[in-house]
Amino acid sequence: SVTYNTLIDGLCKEGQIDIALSLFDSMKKKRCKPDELTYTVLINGVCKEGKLQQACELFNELIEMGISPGTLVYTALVDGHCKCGKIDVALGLMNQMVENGCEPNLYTYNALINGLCKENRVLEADNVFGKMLGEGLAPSLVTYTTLVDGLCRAGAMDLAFKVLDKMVKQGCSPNVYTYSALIHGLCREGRLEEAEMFIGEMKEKGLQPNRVTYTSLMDGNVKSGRVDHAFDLLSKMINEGCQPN
RNA sequence: GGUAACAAAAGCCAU
Repeated sequence: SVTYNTLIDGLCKEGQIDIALSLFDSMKKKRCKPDELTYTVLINGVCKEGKLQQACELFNELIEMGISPGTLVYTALVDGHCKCGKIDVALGLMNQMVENGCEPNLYTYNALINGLCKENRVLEADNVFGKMLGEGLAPSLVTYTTLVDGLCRAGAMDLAFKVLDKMVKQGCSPNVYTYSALIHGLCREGRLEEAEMFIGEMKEKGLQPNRVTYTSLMDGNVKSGRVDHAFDLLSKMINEGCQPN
């Protein structure tokens, strides 16, 4: 089964879903019983093609096989629905999994928070985040960065800063993506000096702002009529060995 | 034991 799962997963990740499915068929004809992982990687694969219907069929098949669905396969299904914008179905699946005695974990919550953020339902995302904390789950860098990015895009900078604050208090260090999201959000509101302060903070922490970080800040300056300063930033980034594109 | 589910940003152009 490990052998088959490995190959099926590889094919799915290459986008060769049809070949993966036929390998899955031959697996079933042999003595190798598909397990939860087999269904997880397949569901993951078909969801990436937008075939949610097929994902649900696979899930039903797993149940018919007498396998009890665990967090892994539920998370794949929740994430798949989120990525296709079917957040409300995903929320329903979450409830269903809890009813079946299966606890959502960090990955499940992250998938849901991401889905809500990408649909601009950031307040709900923040609520899910709160719920996750309430259950004693420790958010990860993925959780924080996803949420900060979503909040910044939605223009909810105040909330974004609250999350950032929690993040550092938990001893989780923001990365270049986290900072870039904040800088972008601040620039969009014309808060250029604050945005630039974060560049300084990044360097203090040994994080090198990259091309995206700088371009974002330069664009903010340009849009606020500070083209001169945008050029200052350009020299600065070049001096730091960061090539413009 | 070995396979496994979660985020990833800017600008420009086109639609």
